[in-house]
Amino acid sequence: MDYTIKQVSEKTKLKAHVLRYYEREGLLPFVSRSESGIRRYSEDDLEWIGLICCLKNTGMAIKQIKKFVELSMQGGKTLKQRCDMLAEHKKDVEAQIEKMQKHLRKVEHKIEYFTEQYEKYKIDNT
Amino acid sequence: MDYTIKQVSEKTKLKAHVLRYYEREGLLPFVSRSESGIRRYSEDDLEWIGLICCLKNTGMAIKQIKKFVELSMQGGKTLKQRCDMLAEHKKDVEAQIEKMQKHLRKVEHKIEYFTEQYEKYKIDNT
DNA sequence: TATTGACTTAAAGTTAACGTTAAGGTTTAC
DNA sequence: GTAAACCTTAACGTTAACTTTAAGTCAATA
Repeated sequence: MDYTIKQVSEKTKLKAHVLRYYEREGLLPFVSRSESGIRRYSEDDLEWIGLICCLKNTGMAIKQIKKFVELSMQGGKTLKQRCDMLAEHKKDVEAQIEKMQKHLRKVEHKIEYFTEQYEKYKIDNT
Repeated sequence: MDYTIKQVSEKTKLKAHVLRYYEREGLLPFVSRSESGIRRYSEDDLEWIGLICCLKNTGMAIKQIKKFVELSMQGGKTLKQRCDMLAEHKKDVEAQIEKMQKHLRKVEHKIEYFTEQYEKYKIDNT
């Protein structure tokens, strides 16, 4: 049960040209082809794409993801290295979330302040 | 007590050329100049830059920030509009954080899985 | 059989947000 | 008073991550 690029595009919300671009960039070296050269994505490939999207959406650069994929292709001997990479990334994501939350509080304060000001403004202008 | 571009650069961690770039893009229309045309940043300006960085670091595009600044320059009559803009942005930031947290859990699961695999691998290869 | 539509590659274009360079004016420290 | 350390504008360059275009192959459908 393989999928065409279009089906994968629909499942992953990644445009077909983006899937090809990722492949060119070395993010999807495992995707196989039919006799006529057409891409055939397996269930496993979809799992992989899921992880790649997760890493990308948390700010990992494509080059870094490529490194991770390359390590994975080398089998068990790189498990420790991959673990370390993900642990590093985890820290990074946690830091991002904290920063975001801090910024969020600032935005919330501003909203409160502007709301107050707006109430005053309405009274002064009636 | 005004600041030079360099001092502001140090305080805000924004390079001087970035401050000039932001000004060109309409993010800092309030910054005044000395007689000889040198930028003089007030304490208030620093406050403003703080908010701008907050919005930028939470993913608001420079064009959007410019809109917000322009509204602010028009005074009290735009308070409601600004409130609405920030409320929209707040939602956006909250969504970003949630997404990040979801992705973080996936990364954590992968780390757990790889750690297990690594333990097995070590046993098989001794 | 012809045309529609999905697939292919290579390569050039786009966008946001800077970053760098050139060419020159001004202020401050010794 | 002069050299270093600032400042200015204008314009071109860079990077990441796509996006589009051009030119063509292949398979199924009317």
